[in-house]
Amino acid sequence: MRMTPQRQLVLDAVRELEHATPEQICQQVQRTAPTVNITTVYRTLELLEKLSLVRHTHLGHGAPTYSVDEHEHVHLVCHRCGRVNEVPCSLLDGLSARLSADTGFRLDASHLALSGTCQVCVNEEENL
Amino acid sequence: MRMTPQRQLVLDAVRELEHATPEQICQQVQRTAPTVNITTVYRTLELLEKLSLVRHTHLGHGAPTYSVDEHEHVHLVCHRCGRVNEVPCSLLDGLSARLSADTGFRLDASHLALSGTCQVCVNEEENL
DNA sequence: ATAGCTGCAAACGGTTTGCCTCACA
DNA sequence: TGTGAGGCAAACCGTTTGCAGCTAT
Repeated sequence: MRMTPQRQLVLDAVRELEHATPEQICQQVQRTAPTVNITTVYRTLELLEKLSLVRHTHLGHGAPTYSVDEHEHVHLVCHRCGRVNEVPCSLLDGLSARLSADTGFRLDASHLALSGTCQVCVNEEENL
Repeated sequence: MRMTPQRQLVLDAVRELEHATPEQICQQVQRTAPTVNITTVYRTLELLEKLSLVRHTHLGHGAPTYSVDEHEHVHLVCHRCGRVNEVPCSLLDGLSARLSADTGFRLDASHLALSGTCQVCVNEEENL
């Protein structure tokens, strides 16, 4: 494996943007290297993921978002407004232990999105 | 709104199949009404969802899966083999309360997929 | 010389749109 | 007779593939 300029730029972009889609990452990379193709971005993300340098999360519909691997937290996705909040993974410790004991399922807390309604939307709904 | 034959068939298919993609639902419908178009399936699913008769869940990559609304449980998606296990929503009660208290986020337990590694895959990994 | 990385274009899967036709209140 | 439901084809977005050219060993 060679750390080519393109790959470095993709990794930098993931680091800077946090939760960015391949499309957004590509745009960011193209600000310094306009000829970089989105195909390269996809291939690089796949590679970086195999190397455990980045990870991706499906936040519901649309494209997945990529983050650097150290970026560990749980995503709370509001299905009403689309906002994404983050909370520490430790909130899942109890559930994780429970699942493991009951079903043997090993929860991956950082690669995770929980859906529901965020506080803002809950308030808005109550004011109707 | 009119409960047309097509719409009834789509609803029946969702009920029978559980966790089916629009594509699968379409195939099921076409077994009794071969001319029904996938466009109609999409439009009907959207409609049924607005009426809270069905709901959809994103189980990771690929197409979402649809279930009838009463079908309430948490999906455990194994990111190694793709298997989907189900556990009762009550397992999330603690987390739900915690999230609500800490952040005001109202968790929708039934519209939810948790990712991780299933017991089978955990065992396989340990036997390497 | 060779392996492997890149760009481009084309194919792909899943979904949405526009439009025209049809059925039904 | 007018509103809305369905079918079809085309557009669409996100992603993957095949291939040809280039680059660094």
